[in-house]
Amino acid sequence: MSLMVSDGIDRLGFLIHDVQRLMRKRFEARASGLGLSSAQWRLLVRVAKEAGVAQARLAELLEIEPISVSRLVDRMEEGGWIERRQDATDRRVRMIFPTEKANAAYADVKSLAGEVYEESLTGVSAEERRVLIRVLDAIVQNLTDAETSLEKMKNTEGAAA
Amino acid sequence: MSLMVSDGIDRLGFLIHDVQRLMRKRFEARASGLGLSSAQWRLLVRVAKEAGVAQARLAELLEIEPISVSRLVDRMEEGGWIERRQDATDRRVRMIFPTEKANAAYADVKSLAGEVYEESLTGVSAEERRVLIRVLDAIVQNLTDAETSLEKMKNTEGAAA
DNA sequence: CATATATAATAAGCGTGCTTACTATTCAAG
DNA sequence: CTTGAATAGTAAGCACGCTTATTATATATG
Repeated sequence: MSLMVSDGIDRLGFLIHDVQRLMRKRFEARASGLGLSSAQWRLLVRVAKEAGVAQARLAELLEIEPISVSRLVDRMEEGGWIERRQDATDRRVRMIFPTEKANAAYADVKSLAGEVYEESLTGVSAEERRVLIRVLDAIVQNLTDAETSLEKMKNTEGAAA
Repeated sequence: MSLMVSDGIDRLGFLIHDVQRLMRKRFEARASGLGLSSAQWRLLVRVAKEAGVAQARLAELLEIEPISVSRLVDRMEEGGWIERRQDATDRRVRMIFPTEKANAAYADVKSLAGEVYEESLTGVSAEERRVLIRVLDAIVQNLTDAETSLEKMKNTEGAAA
């Protein structure tokens, strides 16, 4: 056991952090001409797939807090990427729509993201890529399950009896 | 080609982002009792290995900007984790030392990080773990090389002739 | 020595996440 | 209908990253 000095797992957190930062920087360097940050791009992908989505639903989808969506949407509205509209039946709700500018940029930025992924994975085999995606999905599952387990117990307590 | 709908690579950026965020949240939830954030923990690891390191060197090691180190060190000094000392021979330099409090917490937080990694990798085989680390290292290489290539050219231009 | 350049650290201000607290609105219960 | 809880969105203020600019010090060059 003590001989298993360096399987590298002890660097997992640092590695993930570095990869995330480098990929974000690379993406933003390429997309900077457009004025879209990676956070804004993530939101735009959701809105493109589900035009008219409410901010609260966006917060769920993006797994960030509603207040973070609120300010992100502020800046994206200023940037002309999205549009807030009132919901006719619930005046609390702001529905989010992509603008023409956003729709026009969508394909471009998507292929740009693909380029960053390919650049990242230079020299990585198809099999290794499959393992990578599978393991990252597993990590998300593991951490999401455990994170929400207490909350789920609270929400369903007494209801399952 | 058009049948290769879902190898998942198109989600790579989103996946990495999610994994980084979830692991950081999990770590900080566990370490919150100590008052150490994950950024502070990263810095502390470096300082523990290299007591007396200058801030500028820390910025290189952590691959963040000197100003980011400056403010991180501000908060960590307030928190009693590290100490700034003058360099006797160069009055521009601030040498960073871990405090006793930091040394005492080091082993605890290290094993805590290990727990988060194991939790993340539940159900992931040893072989998959090896591939994961290998591929993440490769991505860092790919993006670091390309990122600095222009800079390197600039720094060495005319010197290699 | 004097001047120019380079380096170490910091200041100011921004983006994106957070927590906590608030307003406006809707819905459920009496 | 009225009261109270839940929900949608926002405000304020913090952490941590960034860019750009400034100060202090060191070093190289005329």
